[in-house]
Amino acid sequence: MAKVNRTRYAVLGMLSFRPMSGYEMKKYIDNSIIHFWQENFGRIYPVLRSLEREGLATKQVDQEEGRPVRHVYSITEKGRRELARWLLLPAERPNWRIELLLKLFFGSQVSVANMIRKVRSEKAFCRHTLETFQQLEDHIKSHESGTEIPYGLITLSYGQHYYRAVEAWCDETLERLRRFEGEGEPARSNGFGKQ
Amino acid sequence: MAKVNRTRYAVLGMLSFRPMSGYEMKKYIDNSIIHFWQENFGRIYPVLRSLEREGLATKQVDQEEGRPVRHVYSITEKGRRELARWLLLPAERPNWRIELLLKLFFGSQVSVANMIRKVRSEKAFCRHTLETFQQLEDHIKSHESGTEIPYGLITLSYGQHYYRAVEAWCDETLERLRRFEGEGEPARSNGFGKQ
DNA sequence: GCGCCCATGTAACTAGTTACATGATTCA
DNA sequence: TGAATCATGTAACTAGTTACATGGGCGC
Repeated sequence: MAKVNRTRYAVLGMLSFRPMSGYEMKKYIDNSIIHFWQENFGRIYPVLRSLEREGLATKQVDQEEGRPVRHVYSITEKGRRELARWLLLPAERPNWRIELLLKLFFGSQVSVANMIRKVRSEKAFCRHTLETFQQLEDHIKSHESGTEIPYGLITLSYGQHYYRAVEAWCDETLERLRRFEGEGEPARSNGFGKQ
Repeated sequence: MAKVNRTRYAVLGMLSFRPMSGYEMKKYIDNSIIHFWQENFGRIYPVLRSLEREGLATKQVDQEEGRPVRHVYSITEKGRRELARWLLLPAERPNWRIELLLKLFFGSQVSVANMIRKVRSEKAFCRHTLETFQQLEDHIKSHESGTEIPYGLITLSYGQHYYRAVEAWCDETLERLRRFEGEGEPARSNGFGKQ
């Protein structure tokens, strides 16, 4: 199965909302979808160029008095069709690589206190993230019209469900680990038998 | 910040349980941590070699009558120290790239029926995954001794919390989307104002 | 004879990150 | 004067995936 360049579609999607420059787009992304999608300049700029080359976007150079030159890109009809085509394809599921869980899985190699510390730190991160989500929610709600489909709230809600679940898991895990607190000697089994 | 080669530690961690070959390790991984960590042969074999070169593992060639040759690797004391050193470092948080959410975020470019289909499919996937998790849970519980720290159950529980949360989010989202069912004309706003 | 499982590996590729280079303006 | 922000870009790198190559044994 041919791998698709997803940055391409992330960028195209952003342009479907309104024309913007690469720099603006990075900020837009960091304020909206950052909790499930990241992009960096090293990819945004080359992708914008290639979209232009392929006729999926057009570029206007915007020189304002005493400001750096901005390259503002707009999506074309062809670009919109290409975006829609991709949207209809089934979404590929990500391959998770969750380092915290990998470390926990091998946790018996070190003392339980170390693992407790990691889970506590994860819980703090969840709490912090949920707070910023609350602000994002307020922001979106103050901007939405009520007649549109609230896709921004929908994707945000995923994050809220996710971090609430991780927080609950942290509590459960801390409870479990505390029963073994103080045990010094690392064991070497894990509940999985011969594979 | 220097990037660490995480496959290296995944492999080292697996060897910390018992000596095994690359082929066995792949199966072990696919039966235990696959829901949060994947590895493929293209990385396992080269890493095993480099671990041996660096003295973190040793290799024995195992030739059984009428069977293919197996290269069985064992972790060394140096390897165990290197694993422990890594375990104590803070876990790096993954950069999520969840394509389903990216497509939903741009959902207003196509009809709502398409997005409903995607969310339904996600829900089915959650249900299916939770069922296989149940089997895994039974398997682990039948193998664990009760005196060890249940790290296998702990990492599994993360997955269970996660997929239950996503399932709930699917229900909530379907509810939301159904209110807009039948609306044909794609809109072009998303609840995010000027950034 | 065919397909599947065992078993080890390499090569080619795509994706993604980070560091660097440049230079102007604004604000403390 | 120095830091932060605006703004665009490239080069070098690491990570990760997929396809391919090889070959024996086993069951249908």
